[in-house]
Amino acid sequence: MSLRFFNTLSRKVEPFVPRDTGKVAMYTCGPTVYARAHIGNFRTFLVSDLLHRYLKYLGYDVTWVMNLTDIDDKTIKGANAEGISLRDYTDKYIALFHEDRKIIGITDATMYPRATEHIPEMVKMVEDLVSAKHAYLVDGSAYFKIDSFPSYGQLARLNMEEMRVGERVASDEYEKEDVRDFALWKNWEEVDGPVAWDTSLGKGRPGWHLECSAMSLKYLGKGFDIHLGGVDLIFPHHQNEIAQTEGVTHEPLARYWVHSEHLLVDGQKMSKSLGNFFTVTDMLEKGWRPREIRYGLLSGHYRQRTNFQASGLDSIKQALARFEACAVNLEHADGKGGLPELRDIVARREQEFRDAMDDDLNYPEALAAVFNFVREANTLCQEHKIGSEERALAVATMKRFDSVLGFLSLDEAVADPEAAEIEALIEVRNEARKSKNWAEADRARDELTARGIILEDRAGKTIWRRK
RNA sequence: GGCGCCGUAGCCAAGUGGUAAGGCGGAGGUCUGCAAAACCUCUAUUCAGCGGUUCGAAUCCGCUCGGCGCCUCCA
Repeated sequence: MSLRFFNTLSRKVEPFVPRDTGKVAMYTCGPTVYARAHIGNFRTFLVSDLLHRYLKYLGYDVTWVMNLTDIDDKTIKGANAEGISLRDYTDKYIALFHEDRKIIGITDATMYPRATEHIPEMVKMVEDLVSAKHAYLVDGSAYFKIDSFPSYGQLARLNMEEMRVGERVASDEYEKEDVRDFALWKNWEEVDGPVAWDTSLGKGRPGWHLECSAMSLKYLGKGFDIHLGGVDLIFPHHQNEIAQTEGVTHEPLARYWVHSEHLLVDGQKMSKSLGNFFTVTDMLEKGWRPREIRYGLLSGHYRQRTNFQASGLDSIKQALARFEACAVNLEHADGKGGLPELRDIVARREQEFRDAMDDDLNYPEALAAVFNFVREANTLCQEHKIGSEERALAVATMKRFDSVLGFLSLDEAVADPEAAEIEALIEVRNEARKSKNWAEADRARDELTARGIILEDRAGKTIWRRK
């Protein structure tokens, strides 16, 4: 089987066939940079990261674009409240976004275009939409005319005729021909302060949806492969993107739409009032290590609401410790002759891994294959069948798995400030053990245990780790 | 009102027509000075409940109960 995933357009799992053989062009709706992104946002970006990593694993040449929304109501409000320029304000949050995403191992996208750097492209698109009679200008603002686009509502499976129209329509949009029409360009208002662009459309700023249409078209072209985002963006954001782009190109914006479900924290939607609203930094402060955050955020299938439990840390630590133990076991293995057996195991488990990922990115099942591989590799170590050749194969296999999983390589080998002290105590204990002075040996162990250090006596060597 | 999702062991979580993956936890065992880790065995006759379709259902259909999402700017 080959790669296939659930396409929101068809609501079916479809085989993935790229536009250009061997190449994939994908676009992810990135963060609005008015505040530090929370772990729910990152869960969505992590899904894109997982797909990006897996496509690379499969050998595709991937172009991944993630936009940065640096112009909208919230960024304007924030910048004006602080009395600094929109640029300075958003620069700050863009830096924090990159800092956080690197911590949890989200790979670099090919580019991170900013909305404010694509105003001419957006203006051009509005002009084209106006000439195509898909848009109209009123009082310095431009609106997309929904009636002009018959398939509007299709992505979200909304029947526009029966849609409730009412109290949620903002009062400042009374000039629209139809309340359902959406803004492409917004006329400057007092509250915008210094934030405005003087263009052929007048003084104002772009509507939210327009940037993604303009930038995805510019960098990925017509009918690119995969567009990703959170489920909440299906309507109206992605629907509007489709209307804007296709109104100009008359071709599908993207051929596959992949949407990730929301993250719940302790069974509930994240919200500041419930006190379950966390950023990556918050998690680090609560004692989570980067790899633990990544593992926790990816604990379920991407189309399933995933419950992130603050109390799940111990369970996650234990699971990750299995991988570490396997690495240590392989490192200290001193046997031989297991190559044929190991080759079978590698082939079988890697096939399972691929089959699972191919099947709509079934990450939990792929992870199960990796856990099974770990158990079998451990068994071979125990049976003294692992020598240098076998070790090389097993380690290379784990690295290949981790090129997709991405948590094993996170935060490894950070020098422990107390390492010298700890190792001195271990030396004391080992001296005592040599002379069979068990009381003294246990005293050293107890002291280390009290400091949160776990010892493991291996053949000829004692290794340690923090709990 | 419209569209749609979910309910699997103590916990997390796959599986969506062929007889319940994986992780954590728990019980017993091997190994070990003691441990730890690893490994082995066991830990859901059963998939919210009740009916139905089928040779066969956690998987399909209906109803009920219980959670939840979207319906104009929230990942």
